[in-house]
Amino acid sequence: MANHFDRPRRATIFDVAAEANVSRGTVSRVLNGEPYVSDASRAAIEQAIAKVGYVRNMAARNLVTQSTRAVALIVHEPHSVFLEDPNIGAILLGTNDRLSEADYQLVCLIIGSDRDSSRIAEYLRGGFVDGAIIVSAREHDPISAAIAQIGLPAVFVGHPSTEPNSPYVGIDNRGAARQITTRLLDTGRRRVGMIAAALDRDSGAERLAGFRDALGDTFDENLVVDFSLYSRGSGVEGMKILLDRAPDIDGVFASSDAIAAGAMDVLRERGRSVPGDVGIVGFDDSDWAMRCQPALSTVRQPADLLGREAASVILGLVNGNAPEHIGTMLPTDIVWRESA
Amino acid sequence: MANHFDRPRRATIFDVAAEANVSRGTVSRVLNGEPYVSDASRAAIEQAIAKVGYVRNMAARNLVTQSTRAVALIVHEPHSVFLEDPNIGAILLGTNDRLSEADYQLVCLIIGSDRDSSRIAEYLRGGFVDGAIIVSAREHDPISAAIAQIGLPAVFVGHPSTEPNSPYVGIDNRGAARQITTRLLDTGRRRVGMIAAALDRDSGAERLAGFRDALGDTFDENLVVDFSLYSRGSGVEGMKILLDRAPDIDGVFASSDAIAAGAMDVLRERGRSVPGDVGIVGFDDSDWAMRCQPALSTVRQPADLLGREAASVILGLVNGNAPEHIGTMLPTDIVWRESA
DNA sequence: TTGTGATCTGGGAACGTTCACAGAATAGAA
DNA sequence: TTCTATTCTGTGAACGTTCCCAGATCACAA
Repeated sequence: MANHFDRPRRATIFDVAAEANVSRGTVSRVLNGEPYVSDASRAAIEQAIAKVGYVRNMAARNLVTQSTRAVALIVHEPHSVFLEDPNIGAILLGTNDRLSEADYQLVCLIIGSDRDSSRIAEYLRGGFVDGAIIVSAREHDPISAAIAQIGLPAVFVGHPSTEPNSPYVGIDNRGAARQITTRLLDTGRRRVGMIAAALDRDSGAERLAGFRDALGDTFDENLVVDFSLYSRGSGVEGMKILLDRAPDIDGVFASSDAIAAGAMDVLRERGRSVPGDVGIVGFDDSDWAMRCQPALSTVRQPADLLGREAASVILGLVNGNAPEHIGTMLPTDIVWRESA
Repeated sequence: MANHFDRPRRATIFDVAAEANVSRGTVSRVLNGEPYVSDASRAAIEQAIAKVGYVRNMAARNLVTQSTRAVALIVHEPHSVFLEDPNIGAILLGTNDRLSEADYQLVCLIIGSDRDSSRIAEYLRGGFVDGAIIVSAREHDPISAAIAQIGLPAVFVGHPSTEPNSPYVGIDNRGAARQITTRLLDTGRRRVGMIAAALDRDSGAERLAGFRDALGDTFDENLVVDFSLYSRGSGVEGMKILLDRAPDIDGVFASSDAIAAGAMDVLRERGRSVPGDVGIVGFDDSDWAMRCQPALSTVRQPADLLGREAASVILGLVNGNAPEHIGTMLPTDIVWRESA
């Protein structure tokens, strides 16, 4: 509470005006780079600003301009995933880059608990940001509702089925999953299972759908296990279950590289060779893929581009340009390495 | 630019007051949970708030209260490190938890390029946050200067030598490095080298100092290599150089677990067994440590607690309580596994 | 009844900007 | 010299709150 006494009063536009012997209007014009300011005034004001150590009070500015030049990136993940997920960091950096180019500030907000949820909704309501990018939204996410309520421009990374009308950027999870599974079949695998995860998210659900597409009639529900997290642990558990259920399994589509890594560890432990006995493919093309032995065949997801693209869309929205199309799908690549 | 037309005018405190037939003063009292409001008024106001869909305008509130209930976490790392560093995520989550408990919002700002630097300084100046936590500051960081200039309460995670008077939380890098190196010696290693990194940061420099402390007279400059990043790549390069310089090397202190992992890969490739031929220890106790084969002996760094503690300090500062001591050192543990 | 303290309410002032408007100064042409 | 267009400057109003003071109402004891 000693704050008021400790910290000196900040200089205001009035102090600058007084120091430079002009009016606050002229100072404001200089501050905003407007024309119609005499060279003499401009010089005097710049000097005065330096002298009194003036810095703009953004709260006051925001109040009248109703804008902040800041955009929120909302990450909704439990702690464990946040640390492990290889895509989040890349999305974040991609977004930051793009916003930076436009001289917008990225503000990253993390929802770890329900408690955070309401505080963040409050923050968004408060007008601290002009728009929001939502990463890894769940179906029926409370934040999505809050954003809709206040009419904040927003874009999703991914395409939650509960937000069919919101702009989004994403990849074709279903198509990519179908492709990589198909090539697993094409290379002769006959008993192919899947370790699925995060079925409450569009990415998880669609990867499963793609897998199903590829298998068609030969799809066997028994060869699918699902977990909540895209983690190595899920892979370990999942592979054990699959081996129990189908000892003759010869192909596995893991919903993420981390899952694949866990699965491969189990296979090695059980004396099955990869890709000899079992072919295995992942998703993400993250660190994990290269560190697996053998290196993992996987789907390359352009996470940084997702971030950039999301940033571009939100910049458009913030400036009042409706996006041409509600969704943008970025292409994925399939990377064949040794594991299948 | 169409914004003004698209979005409906937000309801203000006046709209609520009119709807509830009271004055804005009373509405404000309800909003801030103050006493001395009749039950009737309170009920009417709450109903009115719901009816007109009122949400507080924080810019206006901040303008008069001069506070935001938000704290910035500033991460200054090049992209590659941000993605790889195991500690940053944990610090971030620890901070978020603690701030959340105090009902403060964490705002995470990333400096990836110089361009970001000045924009973030601008953001901090703008009064968007009440305080800042600086992670991984370099010596002579421009952000530190900006913060000092505006007198924003700030705390460092780590203790850059250029900021001797700023509050900080950290670990005893030097002591921990000395300890783990000593035990390497105690277990019979005679030719011990170090793969150092990030010597422009306090953590990197101090780990090297601790290593030196442990070796005393036997310290051999030739057995130290240093890189800019705490990355696996540094470990790979470093180990190759060390093996060239001293084929009889039998112990390595790697400045981070990732470095150790890289080093171990090189040793395996060159047919040296760990810990048989060469003992190796790391620092961090991150994911890498357990995924190495054999599992890595390392220093456990309580990254999440660092975050929590930093948050506690900043909360104190923001509320005007000078910290009892300028620095807080959190204890580290040494974890002995198989690699040494 | 009147007085008194507690409870409740309204409204002026302030926070630090931007914006729009009106008016002053200046330069050049008539 | 006078007029006109351009450049420059000052100022009132507004943005949406909180804070504080003054006054109204109420309950209850004297």
